[in-house]
Amino acid sequence: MTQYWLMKSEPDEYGWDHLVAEKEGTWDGVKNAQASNNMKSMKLGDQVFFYHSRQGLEIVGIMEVSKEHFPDPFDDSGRWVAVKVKPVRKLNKPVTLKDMKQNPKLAELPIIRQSRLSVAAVTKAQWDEILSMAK
DNA sequence: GCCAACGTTGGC
DNA sequence: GCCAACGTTGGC
Repeated sequence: MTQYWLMKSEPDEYGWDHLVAEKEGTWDGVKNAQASNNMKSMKLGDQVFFYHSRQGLEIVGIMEVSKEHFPDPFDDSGRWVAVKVKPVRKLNKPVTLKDMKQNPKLAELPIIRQSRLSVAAVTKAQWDEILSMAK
């Protein structure tokens, strides 16, 4: 069963365009227990929203897990993991945080409830609702 | 650029 | 093992 996720990055550091240029990106540098556990739960083919934080504040595209968790290559402690992702498609229209906050169906969305969590699970219902807003 | 929210660290 | 101090994240 496909699972749905949302991951955020500052476009200055690593944005949607970087991922598209690379064709496949390594999602590393996540040093938070909750986020890390989420990454460990990711399966090949899971669908992931790419959210731009700080600048943009919007979901810009969809990516897909192309490699399940492995030790973060830039982490010496061995505690943290990375995954690989591939871009699937850009949304027709970005879905902004403002839009999502105004939608009562998305009140439980992790980025609204706990804005600092960088890797979070999204339910199928939330996923579909966000997609319907991207038109 | 500011600051609230949250996580982590370190002295006791 | 508690909790105050500190650092980081991310919306505003």
